Amino acid sequence: MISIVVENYLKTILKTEDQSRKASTSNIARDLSVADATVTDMFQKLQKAGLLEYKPYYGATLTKQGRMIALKILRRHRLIELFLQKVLGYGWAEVHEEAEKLEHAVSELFVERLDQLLNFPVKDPHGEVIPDAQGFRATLEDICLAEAKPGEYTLRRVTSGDPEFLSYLEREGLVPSNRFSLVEKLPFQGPLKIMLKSSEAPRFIGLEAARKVYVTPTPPLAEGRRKAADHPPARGRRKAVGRRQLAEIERRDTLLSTRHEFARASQHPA
Amino acid sequence: MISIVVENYLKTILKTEDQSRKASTSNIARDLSVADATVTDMFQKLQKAGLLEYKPYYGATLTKQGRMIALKILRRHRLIELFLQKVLGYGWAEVHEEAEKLEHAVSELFVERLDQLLNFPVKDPHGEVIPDAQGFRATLEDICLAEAKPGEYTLRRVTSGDPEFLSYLEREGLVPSNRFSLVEKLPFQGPLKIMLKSSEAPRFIGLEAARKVYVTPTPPLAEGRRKAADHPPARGRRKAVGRRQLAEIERRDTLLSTRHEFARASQHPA
DNA sequence: TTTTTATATTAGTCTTATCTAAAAATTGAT
DNA sequence: ATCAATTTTTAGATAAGACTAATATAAAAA
Repeated sequence: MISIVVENYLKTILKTEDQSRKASTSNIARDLSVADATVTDMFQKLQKAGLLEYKPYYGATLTKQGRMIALKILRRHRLIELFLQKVLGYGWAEVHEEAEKLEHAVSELFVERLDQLLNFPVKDPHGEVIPDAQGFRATLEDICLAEAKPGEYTLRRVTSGDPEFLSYLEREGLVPSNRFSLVEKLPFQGPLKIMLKSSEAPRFIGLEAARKVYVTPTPPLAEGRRKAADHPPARGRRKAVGRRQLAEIERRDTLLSTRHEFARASQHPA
Repeated sequence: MISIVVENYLKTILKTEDQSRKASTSNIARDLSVADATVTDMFQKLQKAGLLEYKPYYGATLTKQGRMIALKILRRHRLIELFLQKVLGYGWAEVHEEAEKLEHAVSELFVERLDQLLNFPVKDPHGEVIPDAQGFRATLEDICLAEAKPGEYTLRRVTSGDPEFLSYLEREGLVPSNRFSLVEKLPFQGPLKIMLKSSEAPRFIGLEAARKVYVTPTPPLAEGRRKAADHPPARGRRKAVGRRQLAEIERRDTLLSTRHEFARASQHPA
């Protein structure tokens, strides 16, 4: 049986690989808030168990088996987060912590029932993709706000579970699906000046915060469609689109900004 | 922090007290499937922690503090069971196992949100009372089927989480709220002959099974109301009651068969 | 190439929860 | 009151995870 502790190691290694950081003992130790020696020990055990390959100074790589387990935890985590928000009315900032515990306690059946209840969702409340039951993940094509040029954007994803930070973003109106324009990036690692679609006052976001925020240009310049810039929407002229319609557009945009791809697990012979 | 293991000890002791069995090391060891020596050890630790009083050969008694914790777990367990059944569509027999794990993983907030979502329910899918957030419990006035005299009964509660057993009962139509008549008890510890309201064929239920089933006479002879036997319902004469109405009657009956009372915790100075 | 620095490992403890086997204590029966 | 049966406790181990302190190794810099 795989313990909660092992599940957390695997999950953390997967996340580290996703960020193309090295899954070294020291990195993982920092992420899990344990001593380096503890990770060395665990890496040796996990290698013996066939869940990862480990080369000192190079880092750990999940095996097919280890990756599958990690993806399952990730799926659980994200479905649970969405459930907490949609069904139990949790706030954006509250879902992560609770999911951290629940992800180790729920059965396969539970997860699949959640999936059904939530109507097979694609993303969690932070905009992260939910792996499917086979471990496949859609690939996001969003870009990091810290690297974006001035222009119009839709917020897609926030890579943090920290309640403080998330509450802050929420107060600033920076939640997934919200639109804003990036007016300019102030020099010398300065903050970003942004303008929400819904408000007049400009806001300033620190570079560190911007590193955790991912966006797509608005409207998305999807292949095979003419650039929307050539046909600016006749705003205020005809009747504004209804809520339902807006939701549908939003959904379509979201889907268009992703591309389905096999999870690495299936290409990675153990 | 209280570990999952400790939570399980406290819960098991509470259940044992409820059944007025002695919470001896050996009894608890059997219930938890651990060695006697393990329980001795744990009892000593829990006593030191102020969660129970323990006298060898006499048994353990929960302190106010220990009881409060146990009642919280019980509340979680039962709310989770109901949630699994009502919201995630789990079967009667499946809810217990999943709840056993989840009860140790959910936060206070989660539990209170469930309570709200389920509209502050009184009983779980097995007919067991759900303690309120303060640990108060309604007291059931049902009787054990194994001790019942021939007559008309409504099934109220089943004291088992065993999926096999519950599936069996379900197949026999013995689920909470169902009505049946106990025709006779066969001699020499023989089975009980019962007749479901909804079917012609008699069924035979072993005495062991009957010990886990609790019932109230149908219709309930609540104080301050005339016995319903004096006024047999004019069945088939006027229009049958609708579903909604039936549900309401059922609900009222259920409530009438209970009486609110302080949980022992509040009378028990540590 | 040698030194410095960063990273990783080993060795020895600790805690929690468990076990088995043997010893001790209590209850109940004769 | 004494013995047998039951119940409980002690003692000594084990396994999982984690720690600290000391050591070793690889990478980077001089």
